[in-house]
Amino acid sequence: MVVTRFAPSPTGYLHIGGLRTALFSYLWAKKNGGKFVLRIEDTDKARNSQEAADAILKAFSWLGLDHDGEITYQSQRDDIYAKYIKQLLDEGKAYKCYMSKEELTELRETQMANKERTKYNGKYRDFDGTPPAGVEPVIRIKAPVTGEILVKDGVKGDVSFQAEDILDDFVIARADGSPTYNFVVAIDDALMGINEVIRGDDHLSNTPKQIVVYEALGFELPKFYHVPMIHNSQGKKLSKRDGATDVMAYKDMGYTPQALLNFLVRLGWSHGDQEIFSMDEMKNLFNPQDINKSASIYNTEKLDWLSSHYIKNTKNDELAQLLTEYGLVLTSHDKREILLDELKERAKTLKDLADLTNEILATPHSYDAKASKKAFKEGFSDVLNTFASKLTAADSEDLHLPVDYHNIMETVVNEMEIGFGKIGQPLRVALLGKMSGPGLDSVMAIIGKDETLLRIKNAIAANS
RNA sequence: GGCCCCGUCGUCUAGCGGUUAGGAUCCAUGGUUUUCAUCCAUGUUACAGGAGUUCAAUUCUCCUCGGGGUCACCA
Repeated sequence: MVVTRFAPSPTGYLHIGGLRTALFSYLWAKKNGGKFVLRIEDTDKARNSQEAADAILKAFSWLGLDHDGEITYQSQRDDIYAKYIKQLLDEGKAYKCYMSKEELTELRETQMANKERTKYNGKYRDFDGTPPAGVEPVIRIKAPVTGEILVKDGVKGDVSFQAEDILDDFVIARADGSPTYNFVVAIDDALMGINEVIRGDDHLSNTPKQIVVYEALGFELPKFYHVPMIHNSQGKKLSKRDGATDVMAYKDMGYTPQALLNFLVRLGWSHGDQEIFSMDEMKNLFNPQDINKSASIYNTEKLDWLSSHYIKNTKNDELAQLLTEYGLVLTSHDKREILLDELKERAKTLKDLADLTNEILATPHSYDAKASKKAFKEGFSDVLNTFASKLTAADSEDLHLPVDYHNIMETVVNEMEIGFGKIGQPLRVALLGKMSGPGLDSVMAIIGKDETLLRIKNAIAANS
């Protein structure tokens, strides 16, 4: 069974890049009928917080990416890590190192001065003398000194490292006894049964160290997939400083999970020419083998397109439901259908849709200067008055649909022998305060006879 | 700097030795629309460079250049 994981450290909100690797892991597990588990890497007490962990979980819940089983918290596994540290010590695969921080710094400085690679010199690797007093030792693992470490990566192919280039006896437990990252990751992944690790390729160079741990402990290696980074417009790794990288900010901006997920799944992954993927399609078609090797630049143009696509293709009932999150409660059924049919074609986001709706519903209290100059020309009030009187005369029972209002407009046009623009322009500005906007017949059907009459009256009064 | 990864339109990408190098987005133009948006149509734009291998390289190899990542008692 395929078991994948997402393992964030709770130092802040869920990041767009993290979400993408999480999505990939989730999809790959689902595609294989496997499990997608969550592990919170909260060992850095100074930087971690419960709020951050909650924020991450909240984002997952908004997106509908549900994890399997209980969430693992690294902070609760100290005894497990201690056990393996002891095991390695007992087996002679790790040792206590009494080098002080000062001595280590000094070592590094001379190495740098000599233009050598900075690495631990193995001073205590085979030490059996009397340890220096007053130094709490760290635990170092005995890493291979020579030879090849091969990472068989599902995205990058075989990546070969030479031990002498990159390895030294790295620290697995600090002086205070706490274990370090590369050590616990390997243990957790192994113990949690993770057999397919999908993560950012910034971890590729950590992988040899983790392999050292796997091998020292006799664990079976998982399959690795290192996903290329998402870059900002400057071509650098996308970071929190780049703005709008908080996943929940996309909810506030009015994007749906569907649009965001569809957008992210296509960043670094593709399936032929297909652009639109339902969640089911993603689950059926995703394969980490098809992930690109190169980094991609974060650019939300396509997200906007996807978002408007999904809004246009979402049923009104569902849209109305979604809209309540943006403070818009649409009750009257027939008006709601007309309104949503009319406006969903022109909204990029749910927030747009809410704004557009509020705009139509509000009586204009001013008129765009350019628009009124163009629309409220000589004789405009005659046209509007004629329209208003016919509207007044009409039975409210006969005024429900856009076409009902359209017919009256047409009557006016025919009787007065004018072009459609002669009534359309002033009416538009009277109703909406500006030159652009949705179809007038729809607007009138939505706001109703009385409000239409009121807006016409206001416009004439203000512009005569 | 060492090590590692990457390099097709502005952007997301297809391509897996022979293609007029395809799609999407963006942009522009035209059509539809009383307006705007939608929608439809059309168009501009790409294989980083250089050597090889081959009858044939975007595709395979090497070099150069460019970009990125990583080098902790952070994760």
